[in-house]
Amino acid sequence: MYYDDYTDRLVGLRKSKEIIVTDDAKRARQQILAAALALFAEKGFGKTSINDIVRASGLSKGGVYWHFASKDEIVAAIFDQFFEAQLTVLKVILMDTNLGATDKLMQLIKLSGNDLETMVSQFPSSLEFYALASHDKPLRDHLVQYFAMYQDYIEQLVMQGIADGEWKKVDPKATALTIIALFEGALLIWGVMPTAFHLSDQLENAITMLLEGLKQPN
Amino acid sequence: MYYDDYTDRLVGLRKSKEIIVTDDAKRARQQILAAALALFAEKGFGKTSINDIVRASGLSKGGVYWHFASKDEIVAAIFDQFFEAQLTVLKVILMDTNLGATDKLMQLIKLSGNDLETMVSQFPSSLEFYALASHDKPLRDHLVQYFAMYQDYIEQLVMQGIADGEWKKVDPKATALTIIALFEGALLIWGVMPTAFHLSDQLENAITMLLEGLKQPN
Amino acid sequence: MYYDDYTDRLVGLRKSKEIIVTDDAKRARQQILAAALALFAEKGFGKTSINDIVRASGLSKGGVYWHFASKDEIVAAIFDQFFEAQLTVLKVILMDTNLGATDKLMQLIKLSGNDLETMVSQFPSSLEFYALASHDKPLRDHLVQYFAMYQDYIEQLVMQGIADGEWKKVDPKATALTIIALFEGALLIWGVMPTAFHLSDQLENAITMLLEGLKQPN
Amino acid sequence: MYYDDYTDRLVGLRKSKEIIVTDDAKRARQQILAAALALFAEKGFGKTSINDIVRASGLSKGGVYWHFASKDEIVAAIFDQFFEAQLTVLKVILMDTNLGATDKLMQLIKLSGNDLETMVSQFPSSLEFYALASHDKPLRDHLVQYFAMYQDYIEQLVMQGIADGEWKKVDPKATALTIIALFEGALLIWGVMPTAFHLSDQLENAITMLLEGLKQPN
DNA sequence: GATGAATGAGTCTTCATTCAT
DNA sequence: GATGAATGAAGACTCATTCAT
Repeated sequence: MYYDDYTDRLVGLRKSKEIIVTDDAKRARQQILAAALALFAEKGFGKTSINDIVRASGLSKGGVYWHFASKDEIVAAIFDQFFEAQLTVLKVILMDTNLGATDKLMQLIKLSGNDLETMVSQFPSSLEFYALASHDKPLRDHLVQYFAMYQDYIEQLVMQGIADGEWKKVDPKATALTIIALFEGALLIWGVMPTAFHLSDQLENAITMLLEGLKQPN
Repeated sequence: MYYDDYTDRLVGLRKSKEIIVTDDAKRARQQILAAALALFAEKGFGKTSINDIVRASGLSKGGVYWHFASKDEIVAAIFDQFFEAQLTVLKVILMDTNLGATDKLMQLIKLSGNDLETMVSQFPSSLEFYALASHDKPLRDHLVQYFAMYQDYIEQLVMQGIADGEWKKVDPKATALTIIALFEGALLIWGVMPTAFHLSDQLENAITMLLEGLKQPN
Repeated sequence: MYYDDYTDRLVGLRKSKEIIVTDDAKRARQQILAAALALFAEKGFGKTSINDIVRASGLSKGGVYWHFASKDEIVAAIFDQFFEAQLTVLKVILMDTNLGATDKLMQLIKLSGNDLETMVSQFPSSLEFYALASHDKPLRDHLVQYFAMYQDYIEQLVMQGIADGEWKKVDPKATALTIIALFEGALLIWGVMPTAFHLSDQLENAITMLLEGLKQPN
Repeated sequence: MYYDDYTDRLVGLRKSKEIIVTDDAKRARQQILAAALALFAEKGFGKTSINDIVRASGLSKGGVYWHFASKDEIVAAIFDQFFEAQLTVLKVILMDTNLGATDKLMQLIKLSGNDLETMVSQFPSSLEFYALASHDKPLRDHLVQYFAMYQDYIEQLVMQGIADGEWKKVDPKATALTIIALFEGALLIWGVMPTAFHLSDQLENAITMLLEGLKQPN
């Protein structure tokens, strides 16, 4: 069963038996997740019922429950997908590019500014996930794992900046956290009041200041 | 409907008579809000039922509904209180102190680090509020107002820093946003993984870096 | 207490002690009943809450309960008033007039047609009372008493018609019922679809037909 | 919402697939309606809770709500059924019979007198429906439609009576209303005080009088 | 693999009534 | 006489989940 497969993958146990997942099944799963993602973004997790998802997915109630054992499992799947997608993007810019540290940072800003529409629609979901995670151990664990990898990537960026002589010899861990905080904080505020300022301009301004310093030279 | 009664009382329209909100009434309201705040922090808004609040408040169900027309109204009241309290703290430090801009910033950090326990318990609620606000116009409006005042305070801080010759001649608005983003982002990450780092140390590090700059001087 | 007085009056027991009902009290009672009557007519008995009545009466909740022991007692009082008023009207026309039977009938029609607006607004209440009475013994008893008196008046009218040689020697009881049925039935239909026909025209037509007969003379 | 599901099914829109309302579904619906009808007749609409209906229907709460979106929808369904049944009976006698107009009228009386027990039990419901309809536009519209068809049938009866030379050349519309008023009025009074007289005897007497006239020939 | 009818615990809310002041 | 805060049983409705087919 796909269900077992999925659980196993998460827990990282599956080893022994091959599971055959048909393309139809994958497609159905994806349909459900897509429907749920859109609904969560639109109405929030709490106000999206399984019935809503059923209706939007085009499947029947039993069908949805065939692919996912519970509503929580759908949420978990969505957020896996959500964060994995983000990590992939990060990875491409940070690891697969031959830019200097500063340029990579600037690249990240442009990227954040790029798919604004996608971000606008998805940001509430991530807020919701943070909120959920603060009350739910399994979700929190997922999130912590994700942040750890996020931090790891940025830490490597900082180390590259130092190694290249571009940046000062700062504490890579703490600096990574600072950079992440700046990005997440900007997103948070902008998520709440998207019309109050222009996201990528603000981010560029912020990162520039972080690089140059705010204090008067003397 | 009690709602009308209640609204009337609040708005003070109820015929010609003076509306006196007795101390008893205030105390009952406060009891309910305190109970709700604790429960929201513990289990989240979605998993806290009116019955939970009723039980914890010591009143009866009807009693709770005498003071609040709905669960949503309780949420709204709590978040008003929540943010107003934060603004008050900000104001004390930023406006009522004779410190330089940099010192004020540092003061804010210590403050953030101070009542850690209170913050730990309340932070999930603010996450939740952000999430809620992203799907609910009235709440979002409240939040936007709050952020506007927040930004205003910090903007004045920046202008003071510039006027005093302490800081470079940066754009006060954008810089205020950057500082807020740094604080909120740090809180956000720390709210999700409180054991991963020490909040006020990290904030101090971050602010220091913002002030000094990350780039190598030449 | 007025309450006892009222109960006693209904049950017809009060004899021994004089009860002093102040004018203020009477006025308050009347205010409450007027408010309730209007609300019942507008929204129906089931959807009118004591709170509605309290608000509309201008008194406090405790005040309303000072004058009436329960919502049911308010209903009972209103319907007493309602039917007593109707009986009074009937009595004036049927007993205190020097007209022939046929003319009296015609007079009744005109009367029905007169205060149309009052009737329009009150008719739903009497429908509701019929409905209520069919499930509630005490109310039904009141209603039966009222109908008995109604029937009595009309019976006397029929007997007058026969005695005067105006009408055939029919069974007065059955004929009274027939006349009442005609009136009540017309009101019922008209109450449901007030715009479909003109009430007093229709009643005149109906009574004329009842008098003349529908059959072809041979 | 189940409501949407249900509506979809009723309207037959649910994607492309044919909507088949199975016999099982019909049976369940009928069970619910039967249970509700009995309860409404016994205790009235206002005092019958959904829980009562659930209990009496043998289904679970969710089951009842699967078939009906709300209590109001159950009421509406019952009254549709109720009035449609009455119209069918009328139609059989008035249209599908080869009797003269007078005989058809007499037939109606006998019919009214026949299923007395059923009527006794159902009459309160129709009273309640009238009361409800006077405060509720959709219900009123249903009722008006029903009355229109009722009136139409009786009008045709009157026209037949006239065409056959049995009855005088009266206004068919007004006369139809008069006949209906007589029937409904008799039912109304009898519904309130069923023991006070014998319904079909009284109706026979009333119709006879309507046919013969009450006035002395000269 | 899929369907959709059915389940039942749980939700928020209402409201007639009481009672200390 | 009158107030209005408080009570708590009862109400309509929701919704994640199950299961026979």
